[in-house]
Amino acid sequence: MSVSTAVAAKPSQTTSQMPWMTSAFCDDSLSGDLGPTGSVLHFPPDRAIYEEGDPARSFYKVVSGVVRTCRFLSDGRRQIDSFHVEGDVFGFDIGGEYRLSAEAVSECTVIAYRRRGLDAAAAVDDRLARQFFTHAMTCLARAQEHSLLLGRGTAVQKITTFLMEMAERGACDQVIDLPMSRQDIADYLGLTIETVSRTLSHLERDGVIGLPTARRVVLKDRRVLRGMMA
Amino acid sequence: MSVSTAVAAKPSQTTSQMPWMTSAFCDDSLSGDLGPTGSVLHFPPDRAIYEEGDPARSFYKVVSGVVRTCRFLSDGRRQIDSFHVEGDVFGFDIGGEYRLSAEAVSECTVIAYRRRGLDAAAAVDDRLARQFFTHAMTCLARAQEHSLLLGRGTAVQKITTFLMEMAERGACDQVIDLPMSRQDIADYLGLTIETVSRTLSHLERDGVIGLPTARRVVLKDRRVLRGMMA
DNA sequence: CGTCTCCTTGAATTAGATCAATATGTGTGG
DNA sequence: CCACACATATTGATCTAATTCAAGGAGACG
Repeated sequence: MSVSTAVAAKPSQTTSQMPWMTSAFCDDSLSGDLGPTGSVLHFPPDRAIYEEGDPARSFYKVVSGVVRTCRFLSDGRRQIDSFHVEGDVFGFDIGGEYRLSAEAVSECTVIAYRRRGLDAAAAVDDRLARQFFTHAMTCLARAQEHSLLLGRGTAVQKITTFLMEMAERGACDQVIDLPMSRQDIADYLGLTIETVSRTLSHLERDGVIGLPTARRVVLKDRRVLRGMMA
Repeated sequence: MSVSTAVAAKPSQTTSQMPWMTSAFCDDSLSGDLGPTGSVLHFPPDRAIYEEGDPARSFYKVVSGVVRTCRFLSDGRRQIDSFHVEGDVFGFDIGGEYRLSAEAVSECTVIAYRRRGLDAAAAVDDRLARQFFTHAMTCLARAQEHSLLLGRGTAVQKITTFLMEMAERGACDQVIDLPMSRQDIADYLGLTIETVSRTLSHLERDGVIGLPTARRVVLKDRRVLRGMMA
């Protein structure tokens, strides 16, 4: 199995630590299966990659930076479905159009793979179809986990769970450098920006975390933190 | 394509009205693909069909009645992921064990299909693999929709959206006979039983719905109701 | 050094939860 | 048919977690 340098997964990130990075997408086999390597695109922070309702002509893999996928309520309020980091695939909708919007959280680079129809691609390669299936099931598992948190979690449970999620993705176990704003976190957890800020301050006062800067979180007591999750 | 009488979809339910009943599972092709028709099982209300963590040896199709799939928080609180009605497939987890519990909401009959490993079955039949994929993507779309509601919806938005969902499933457009209790609705929407009851009463006082009995809802003004959704 | 954006903190408000009581069935046995 | 127990649902009275409203801080950047 060849791995191109451009889209290789970070070696430090193991599959076991990152359940959303399943075998299907840890290599660049899709680029081989779907034709030549897709086009490399670059986006500045907050730039839309695609919007809900757009014709779904491509799907994407994050090379660097972070992408958010989200939906909007009629009153303009936002629900972030998930954050996508290096190696993650997004925009993988069936049907003619995207059901969520995708936006760059930070400066980021992605590869766009044209999909003339995933059905057609999957039809000629059943191994590919199985990879798609595995990917979909993994996303589903995460979405169900998220629903439990949104429906029944308190602010503290939401924040601690979020921090532990982010810690699993990061290079270091202790220090998390958050790529997203408080507003992003709020919209991911179904909270307000003030509640996010207050809850983080509260956890810091309790000595469970440290906040050297707004975007940097130090997990001081993972055991206590885990006990607060759910 | 043959359709057995035992598991045929209700003719009145169209695919467009029921996006979770996609082509993949509206017929009994799975039974043919996975061996003889699975065993027919019967469950009384509130009986567990399987529990979170059990080895996932089968998946199921609802023949009659309603099934709920749910998870529990450590404090015992419950989040219902979805309700499954006639024709719906559930228990379709990859990995060794179920990630959610399944319980009978009402008296219900299901067919259990043994799965020695869906991967293996899908490997020998790519059409089957594509059906699995489509099913997974449909579940995912619904889960994401539900997240938006749980994360950002008010009690009124949650209840009205729920009622419209149920109306789409039912035989009649105007009258809904709810198969589930107030507690089930509360756990599906991330509310308490009291808030569910109060919100329904409130909608009745406003003349938007009628409540001839606790379990029967009459949609009096679908236009207003739709405007309240989100 | 000012301006801008993002973040934090405080005070007041409120939507929904919790606590507590009453009502509405619903089935059972007399 | 009624009386009773038991489930489930409604309604009312409080309470509280989180939101909203309103100031300030803290960096970043020209």
